[in-house]
Amino acid sequence: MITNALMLHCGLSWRPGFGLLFRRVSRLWSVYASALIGQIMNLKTLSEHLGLSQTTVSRALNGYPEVSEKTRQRVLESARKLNYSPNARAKGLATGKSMAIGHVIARSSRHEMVNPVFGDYTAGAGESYSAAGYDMLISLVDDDNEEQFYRAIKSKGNVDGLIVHGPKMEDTRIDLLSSLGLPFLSHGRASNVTRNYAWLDVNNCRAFQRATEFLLDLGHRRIALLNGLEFLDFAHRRRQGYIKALAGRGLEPEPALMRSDEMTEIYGYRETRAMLEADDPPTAVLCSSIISAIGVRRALSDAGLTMGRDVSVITYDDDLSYMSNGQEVPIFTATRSSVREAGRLSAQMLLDMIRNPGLPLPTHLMEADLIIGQSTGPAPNHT
Amino acid sequence: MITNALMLHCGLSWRPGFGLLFRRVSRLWSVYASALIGQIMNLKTLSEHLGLSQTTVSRALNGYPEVSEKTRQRVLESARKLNYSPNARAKGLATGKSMAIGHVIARSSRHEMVNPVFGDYTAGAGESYSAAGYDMLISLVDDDNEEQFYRAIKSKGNVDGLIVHGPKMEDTRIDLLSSLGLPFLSHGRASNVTRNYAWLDVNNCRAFQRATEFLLDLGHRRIALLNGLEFLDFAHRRRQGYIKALAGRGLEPEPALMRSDEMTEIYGYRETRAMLEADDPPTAVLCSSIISAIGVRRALSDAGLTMGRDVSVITYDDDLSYMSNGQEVPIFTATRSSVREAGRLSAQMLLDMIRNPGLPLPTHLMEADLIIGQSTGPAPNHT
DNA sequence: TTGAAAGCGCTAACAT
DNA sequence: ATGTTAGCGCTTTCAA
Repeated sequence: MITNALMLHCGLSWRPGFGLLFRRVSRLWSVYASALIGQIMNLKTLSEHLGLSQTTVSRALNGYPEVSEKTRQRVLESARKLNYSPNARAKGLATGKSMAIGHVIARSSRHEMVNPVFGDYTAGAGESYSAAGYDMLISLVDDDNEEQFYRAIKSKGNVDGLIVHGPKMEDTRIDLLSSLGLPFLSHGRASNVTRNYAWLDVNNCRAFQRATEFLLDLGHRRIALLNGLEFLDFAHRRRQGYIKALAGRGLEPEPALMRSDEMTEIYGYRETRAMLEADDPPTAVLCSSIISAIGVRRALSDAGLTMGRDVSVITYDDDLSYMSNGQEVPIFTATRSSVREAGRLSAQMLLDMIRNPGLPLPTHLMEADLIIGQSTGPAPNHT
Repeated sequence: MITNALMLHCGLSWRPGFGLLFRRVSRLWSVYASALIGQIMNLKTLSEHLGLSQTTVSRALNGYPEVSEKTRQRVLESARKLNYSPNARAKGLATGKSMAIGHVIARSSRHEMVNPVFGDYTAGAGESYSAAGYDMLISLVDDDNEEQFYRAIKSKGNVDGLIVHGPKMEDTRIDLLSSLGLPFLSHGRASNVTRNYAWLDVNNCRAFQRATEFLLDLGHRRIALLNGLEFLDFAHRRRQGYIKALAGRGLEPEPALMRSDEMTEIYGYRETRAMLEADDPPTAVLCSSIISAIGVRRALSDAGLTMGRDVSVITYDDDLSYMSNGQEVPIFTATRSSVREAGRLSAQMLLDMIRNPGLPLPTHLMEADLIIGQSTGPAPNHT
């Protein structure tokens, strides 16, 4: 019966000149509607309940100036009372915005998500988004059909912008996304990409240079570098910093001491063992990831070596919260709070880009914190 | 000019009887369209390009049977070649589905995201989603207006279902979501909720019972429990397990040894110091969180105590990858891979619910792994 | 086997 | 200050 009343109204409203009748029916209808909390609450229902047009209600709700204050209050109160909130898909379809930002994680580099740092970054970004009324959409992608995925995300249109994680030295995504016209910000830079793009990065080069210099100052001369895959930009920059520090003391980097692979635990273990068993083993290890560092520690332990006395270890991509224990394990680190801040800031930058499409693309370089503990000791005498 | 042609076609297509002309214009148009890769690719453009109706194209794309195989192939090939993928908002508006699942994180329990376990859970869930063509939408919510948020998420309609994280003993969200008719699965149970709901949980009670029994077997009698906030269901269950184990040996739980608060590092530090300074300090600590465990270790270190010799520590919510170091710190844990499996499974269960709304609500209880290392030693003699 | 047309819930240009 | 109307891009009856 209620349905009938509704249909009737719809039928009439298409024709002009029935304003009065329309009002009458509406009022009648509103009697039913009051008993209808929990019913489908959309703009139509709400406007019928109020005896106003959808347009006016929409305007009142979206803060347009041409609505009388009295009407606006009435509308706002009703909306609140009836728990109305606009259907995001319909709104998006009408406005062309989706009020969501996508974070794309490549599937092969699945460890990215498992990386403890990811949670903190995400938390930071989430804060910015929720403050601005945006949602955060996370997708895992198999990286063999990445290009297709980005094209799809553009035409699917369920995000207004994208954060790109883990850029490679020459990352094709940057050109692709630029040409697609989908606003994006890269978390990390891509050294071999010349075009302009928005990014936020940690100064990986400086970080590893300082860490290496610190070890050199302690007297270490054989410093191993356990790096990530060096086609990934951050890993490349870390090696640059390492080499730069050595060069500053007139030292040549030794290939046998530089390893590069996916940063798993077993990788850290395997490479450390191999280096320890070789002639002239390293007295210090500079490790690019907390995960691999666990392997490093296992290997040292297996070899009967004590960290900070026999071999110094500095780990990056790590944090006091995870590493510090009773022994005050030493750290060189992007702290959890700074990672969260990076997330917050990236999101903010991207939202700004979306809101002011005209402005030059923002970039930001963060310095990494340096925290040193007891496991980084002077080079042992036998060296 | 192209625009004109397009408008013309639109104008004509509203009237019947112009089929022939329509075809002609379409063919003409398709010549332009071939030069138009990169143009707005929507169903309309695509169908015009093919000289077919939107209906037929849609049917071909969505696998409806009443399309000729020849047509279907032509459509599919064109769609692929022109990088067409349907607009998610429009599709959603038309179908009433959004092909996205929401994960809601309460803001006050922000540490949930920062919890290293969160990343693994999310990674697992993400795998299930991407395999099924779903997106994952993460929102941070201030928990003072949570109810309003859930109502909004329902009528905004940008997710087809929800994963609820960190349920409380009596969690109002479960009743709310049930009554809203929004499919959801709770990661964890809510002991005081009697209605049926879908959940996946780790057997927290058994886990802590076993850990406590393990310490009791080593001769410990004064075992501290550093628990989370006990209105959170998992924390409550952990205490149950702890008490059950003590009761099994005829021991009364001692209030001074049972602490409960938000699981921060400083909390672990503060409470451990306090207990160590009291008369008759604990010889073992059972800690509910990796984060607080760091504080525990600091406190032990400050007091000049050695873990595994003077005081044993067992940490839950933790993992080999994070905790194990050169010293082989001991662990009692839901391992990272099992957490990821929990995420994968939860997501799968929720998707199944959505696809088969008729079936009884699924539930699943996982057992926690038990891994013990050297830092859990026998009770010292001075006890 | 194909097409026309209505409708999903909203916004915005255009009346009045 | 308020209302009418035409889309946004898709699915889905209904008709042919």
